[in-house]
Amino acid sequence: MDLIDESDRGARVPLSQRAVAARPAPYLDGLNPAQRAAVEALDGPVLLLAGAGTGKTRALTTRIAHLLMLGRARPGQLLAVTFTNKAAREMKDRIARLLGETVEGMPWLGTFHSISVKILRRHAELIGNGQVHLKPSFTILDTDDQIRLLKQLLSAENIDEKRWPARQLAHLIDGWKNRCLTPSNLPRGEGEAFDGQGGKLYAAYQDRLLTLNAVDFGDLLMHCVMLFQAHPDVLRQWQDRFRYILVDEYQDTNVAQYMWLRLLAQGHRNICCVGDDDQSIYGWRGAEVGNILRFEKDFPGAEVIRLEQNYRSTPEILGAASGLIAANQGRLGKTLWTDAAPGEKVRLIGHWDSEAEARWIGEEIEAFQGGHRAALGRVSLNDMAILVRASHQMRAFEDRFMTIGLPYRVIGGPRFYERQEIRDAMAYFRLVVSPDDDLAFERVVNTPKRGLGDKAVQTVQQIARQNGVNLLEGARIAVEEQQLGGKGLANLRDFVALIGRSHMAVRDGAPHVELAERILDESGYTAMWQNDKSPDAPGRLDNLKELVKALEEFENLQGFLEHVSLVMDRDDGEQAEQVSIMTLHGAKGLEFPVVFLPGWEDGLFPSQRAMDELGTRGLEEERRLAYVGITRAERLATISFAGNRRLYGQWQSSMPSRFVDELPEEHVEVLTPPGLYGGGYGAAMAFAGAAPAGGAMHDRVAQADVYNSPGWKRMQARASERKSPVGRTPVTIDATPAARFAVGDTVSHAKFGTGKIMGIAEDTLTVQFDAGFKNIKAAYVQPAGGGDDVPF
DNA sequence: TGCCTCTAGATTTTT
DNA sequence: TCTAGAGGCA
Repeated sequence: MDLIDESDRGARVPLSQRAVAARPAPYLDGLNPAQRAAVEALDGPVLLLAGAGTGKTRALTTRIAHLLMLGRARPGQLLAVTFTNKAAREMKDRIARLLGETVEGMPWLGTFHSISVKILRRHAELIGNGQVHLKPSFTILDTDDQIRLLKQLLSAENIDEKRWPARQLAHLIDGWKNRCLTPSNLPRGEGEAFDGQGGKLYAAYQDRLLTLNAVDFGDLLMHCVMLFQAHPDVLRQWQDRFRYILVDEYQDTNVAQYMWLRLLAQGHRNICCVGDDDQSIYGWRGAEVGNILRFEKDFPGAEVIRLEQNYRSTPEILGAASGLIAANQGRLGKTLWTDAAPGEKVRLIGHWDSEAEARWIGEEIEAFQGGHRAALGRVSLNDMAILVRASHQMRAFEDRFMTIGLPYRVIGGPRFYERQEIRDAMAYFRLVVSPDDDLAFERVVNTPKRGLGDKAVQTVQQIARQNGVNLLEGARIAVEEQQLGGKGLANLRDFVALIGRSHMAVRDGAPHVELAERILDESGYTAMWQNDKSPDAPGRLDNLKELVKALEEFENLQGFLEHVSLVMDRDDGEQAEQVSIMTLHGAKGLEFPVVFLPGWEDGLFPSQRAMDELGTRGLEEERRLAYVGITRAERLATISFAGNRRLYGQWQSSMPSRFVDELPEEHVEVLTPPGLYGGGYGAAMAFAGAAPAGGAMHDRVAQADVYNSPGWKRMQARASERKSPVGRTPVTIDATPAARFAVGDTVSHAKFGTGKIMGIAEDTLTVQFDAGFKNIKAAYVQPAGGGDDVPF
C-alpha cells in the first residue's frame, strides 16, 4: 500500500518556496512575544501551556500556517489532533482564513477518532484474533449499539442484568480501552471485576465485534495502538509521513491517546502539545492530567512556552479565578495577567432556594438586556450564559424563563445523531447498505411495530445461526419456510423484500436521496411518526427531513454512513437572541461577556459523588471546573448559591460551596438578595460565613441562625407566595392581547404537552397541564384541537 | 404481542 | 419528580 502521495515526496525545499519564506509574514504581526515564540519554535517537542483566554487557538493555527508558508511540511504531512469535531472545524476555518483560500485542505486535521478511522481502514486486515479479521468496511458502533450488544452477551451467559447492568460493563470496558488494555493484556485482578466475569465478557464482546465487522469508539484508538505496536513497518510509514504533530487540549488525553501520540511522534519528534492543566475536567472519562504534567520527562529536551497574557476577562475575573485555582496542588503553575482596564468585581449572592435563584437571575438578565446596568450598557441575550454543574439544574431556569417569556437555548442535550428517530433511520440505511449488519436488523425489524416481538426475533436468530447466515437472510428463510405465525409472517416478508429491493437499488447506483426517502416511507417509518400524537412527533419528522437533506451533500449512502457516526454535528443556526444555558463542561472553550454561575453549594458543586469516588483528586477536578466557569466571563461573573434546592422532587437544604470561601475577597462583591434588609452585608455574607474554610463545614447552628433571621423569613414568604397557583381562583383580567385564546381552550406547549386554559391575564395564560398549573406567555402555546367542554 | 402499572435510581459527556 | 425498564395481563 502506497502511503506516501506523490506530492509528499522530496523533502528539499525548492528555491521558489525559500523565497516565499523570506518574505515578511504578515500573519505574525500582532502576536505577543510568547505567542510568537510558540509559533516559531518549530523543531523538537514543545509544550504550550496556554491559560484560559490567552489566544491559544490563534497560536496553534498560526503555527500551522507558518509551517506551511516556510515549506517545512506540506498539508498532508501535518497531523493536527483535536477532541471534538467542532474544534477541528474551527481550526480548519481559521487556517484557511490565515492563508487565503488557496491552500488545499489538511487531510490529517481532525479528531483522534476520525484520524484513527482513516488509519484503521487502510490496515483493517491486520486487526483480528487469528481467525477473524476486520474488513476495511467495518462499521462504528455508538454507545447505544454497544449496550445492546452487551445485553445480548449477558443474557447468553445467564447473568442477572439487574445485579450486573450492561451499562456498568460498558463503562468498565471503555475504561480498559481508554488504557489500551486488551482482553489478553488485562492485568490479573482487573478481569475479576463484574462478578469475576469481566475479563471473560470483554473477550467475548471483542470477538462478537469482529464477527460483526464492527468496532466501538474505544477500539478506534486501541486498535491503532495495537496495530502500531505489532507492525513496526506500518508504524514507520506513518511516522515518516507526519513531520509535524500538533495536539490541542493535551490535558484531556487518556492513556490510549497518549500512547498513540508517542508512537507517531517518535519519528520526527516534532510534536507540539497545547493545553492547560488547570482546565483538565475530564478525568472521569479517562483523561490523565498526568500526561501534561509529565510532558518534559516524556519528551526530553522539550521546550515549555507559557501563554499567560489573557485577552478575555477583566482583572477582577482573572483575580478571582486565579485565587481559587491556587488551592490546587501539583499544578505546572501559570500566572494569568491582563492589561485590560479594571471592571466590576465578581458578584456573589445567596438565595433562599433554587426557585428564588432562577427568578433573580431571570430579572438580572432582563435588566442587562434592557440596558439598565449602565456600566455594561445593553447586553444582548446572546452574550449571556448560565453555566450549571449538573443538567438537572437547568430545569428551574427553563421553567422560569418559559413563564416570563425570556428566550433561551439549552446547549448540550442529545446530539442530532443520537436521537431515536435518526438512529432508527440510520439503522435502515445501514441494513440496506450492508445486509450483514445484524444490530441494525434487530433495531428496525419491529420498528414500526410489525407484530414481530421477541419470540419472532428469536426464531429468526435461531434459523440464522443454524444456517450460518446473517439475520436478514435468516428472516428470508423463515418467511420461505413459514416458520412464523400469521400477521408477523406477512409483515416480515414485506420487510425482507423492501430491504432486498433497496439493497439492489444501492448496488445499481440509484439516486440515494430518493431511495432513502422511499425506504422510510415504504417501511412505514414516516407514517409511524405521522400517526403519533405526542407533542414531539412533529419535531421528529422535521429531524428526519433534515437527515434526508444532509444526505444530499454526499455521493451515496455509504459515504454518508461513513461520516455520520463520527462527524455529524447538529449545527443549530444562529437565530434570534437567546440566553444560553449549559453545563460547565459544555462551556469549555466558549466565552460570554456576562456569565451566571448558580448552584455553588457543597454536594452539588463540588459534587458529592466526585469527592466520594476520587477524594482530593475529585475535589481538585471540581475546582478546575469552577475555574473554567469563572474564566468564561469577559466582563461580569455572578456566582450564586441557594439554601434550599429541590432535588428529585425533594427539598433539601444545603451549605454554600467551599469554593465560595476560597474566592479572594478583594475581587468579590457580596450582593444582598432582594427582600433582605439590615446589615450592609446582608444574609448572603452571613450565609457565606456560615461555612468556615476547610474542615467542619456543616455547622447546623450557624445555618439555623441564618434561617431565623428576619430577612430569610421574608424571603421564604416571597418564595412560597410564588409557588403553584393551585388553590387560588384564576381570574380573567383582560383577554384582548391573547384574543386567539379563551378560558377553557385546549392548548399545546413544546415542553408541557397539552393543557387547558384556566385563566388569561393580558398576554399571560394560566394553563393546567398534566405537570400542574403554569403561567405562560400566549406566544409560547399553540391552539390544540377543539376545546372539549369538560367542566373543570 | 403490546399496553399498562409498578419500581428503582438518578453527574459531568465526546467519539 | 421523572424516566426507563421489568413484569403482569388482555
